[in-house]
Amino acid sequence: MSAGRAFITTPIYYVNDRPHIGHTYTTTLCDVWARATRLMGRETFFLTGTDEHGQKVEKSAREAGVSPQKLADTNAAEFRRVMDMMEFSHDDFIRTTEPRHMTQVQALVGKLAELGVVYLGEFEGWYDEGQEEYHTETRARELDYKSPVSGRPLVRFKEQNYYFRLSAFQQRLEEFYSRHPDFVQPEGRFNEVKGRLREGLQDVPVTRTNFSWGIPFPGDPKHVIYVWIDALINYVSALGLAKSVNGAQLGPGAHLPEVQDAPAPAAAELAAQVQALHQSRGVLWPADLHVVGKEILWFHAVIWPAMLMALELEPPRQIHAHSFWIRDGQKMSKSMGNFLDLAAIEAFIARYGLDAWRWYMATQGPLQATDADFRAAHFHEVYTAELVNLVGNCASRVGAMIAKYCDGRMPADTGDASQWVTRCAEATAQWRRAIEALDLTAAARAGLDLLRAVDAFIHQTEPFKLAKDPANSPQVHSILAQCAQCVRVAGLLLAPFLPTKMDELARGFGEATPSAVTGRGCCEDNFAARIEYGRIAVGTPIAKLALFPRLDAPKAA
RNA sequence: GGCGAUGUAGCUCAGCUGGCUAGAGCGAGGGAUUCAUAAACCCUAGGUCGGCGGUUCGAGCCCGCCCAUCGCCA
Repeated sequence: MSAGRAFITTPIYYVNDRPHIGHTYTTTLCDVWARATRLMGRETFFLTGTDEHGQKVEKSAREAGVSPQKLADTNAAEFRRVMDMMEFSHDDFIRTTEPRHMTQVQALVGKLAELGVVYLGEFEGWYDEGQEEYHTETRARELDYKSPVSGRPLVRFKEQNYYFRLSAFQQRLEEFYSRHPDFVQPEGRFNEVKGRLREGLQDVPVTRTNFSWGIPFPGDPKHVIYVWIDALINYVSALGLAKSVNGAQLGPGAHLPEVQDAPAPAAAELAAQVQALHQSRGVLWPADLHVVGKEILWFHAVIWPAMLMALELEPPRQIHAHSFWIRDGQKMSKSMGNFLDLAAIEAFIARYGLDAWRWYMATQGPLQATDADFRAAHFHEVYTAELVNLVGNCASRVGAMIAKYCDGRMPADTGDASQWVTRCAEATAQWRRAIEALDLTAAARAGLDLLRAVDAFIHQTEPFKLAKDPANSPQVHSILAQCAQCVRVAGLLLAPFLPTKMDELARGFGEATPSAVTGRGCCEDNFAARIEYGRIAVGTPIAKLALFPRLDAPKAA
């Protein structure tokens, strides 16, 4: 990880889908990383948004009897609502139907055409309408000419399309990969990509002509830019990066008159808007991290870097491809009716709280190469074992003893706290390394282990027994002071996961200001000092908190 | 079909280049205790380390075959 400003992205979500656990999972991972990175003092830009073009959207809109733009507006608003409900700290929400995005897509694709990296060619093959994916003749035969997902027949196509000369980038990609051994995480996924790369690359179509809901190809508007290319560009269009590409010409930034609902902004206004984005955000490129699901790794790890190389922009620093949630041991699917949809998610949040939901997502999810099982009983166990019994209880017992033996005020430590100074510094170092590697489970563990150490310390020193003799008062005070200092530090480490509850803890343990990590667009200006052991001043009121209520186990399914 | 993984206590997984009676967390059962949200703490798992065969003084860890599950295949 580099110093300076940080940039993390989710994929942009396809508006033809309803929001579900997959969307909230990916976004939660990014949100935890963004909050932790802000806490560490890096100004962090966290981008998410919606992908709104393509045949599927056009078709759904037709069926619903509305314009594609109207459908996109409605569904994008739903995604935004969910993002707000989840209290994500994203700094921008980009939509691919926004003129600021479209004009840059046209500029960049136009530049690729000018460079000859995008060319007009004949396409012959098979198309999966459900997935909006093309298959070669060979592949189609393997699939028995049926969609591997929906099982519906593939559609034969022969048409003129614009192609991206992906085949020309094989060697550059291989070199890039060898120079960046951590480019794709987890490692197993990178190996899959490399293996596939060795089999050779074929050029990929970047336009379609059999529908119109997309961004017109510059100079040849009967072609519409393929939705994947359109979508990938969001990562740089949000930064106004078309301005950085020499010779890229901003396009009209709107749909052609026959499909457009709203008048396009004046060209000058659009140019100014892009210029402003470029000025404030241009330096954010390359992104530190694109977090994606494993199903779209190829686009991010191969096609996207190749496009960027063609434009002489740097590839992102890292792609992290997580796996999927399954439910009760079974794949989630619409046909099974076991999808964890928004209603189910809201039910968990209503019962356990938003922080607990985030905790389960971030610490128990399929961040590595294997899928993770979502079970209500497991959720409850994790909630009880980690949040109620450990985090909540530890804060509670320390607060209670300070209330009882120290009049609710931070006692003086006349003992030797050096072991805790070291312990806290180690926990912080461990946490930092884990966050930087997006190992959220390990980052959380760093905070939890510190609290476990506090519990063990209380067990070992028995301040509640010592307190029976007033002569032991200095010793009791020292023990409790040390506990409180550690609890505060652990709370900060856990804050990116549990922003609301840890804010409550921080304020209960003497932090004057709410935690910076809860806000977007800002960052902690002195992390080293803030995370240091011993920041609670003697005499500070310490609260006895009940952070996570104990709940009855859910009825067995 | 091609390439690559995985299969260890009820669950999730550690087990480095083969070597003492195979481990952790969670769950479950029991105990003791009270500062605390009946929490923290202590004790309790006799699990054919997927199966079979082989190499070795010795294999969960090496080799072969088989079974099962999974990932990637523009």
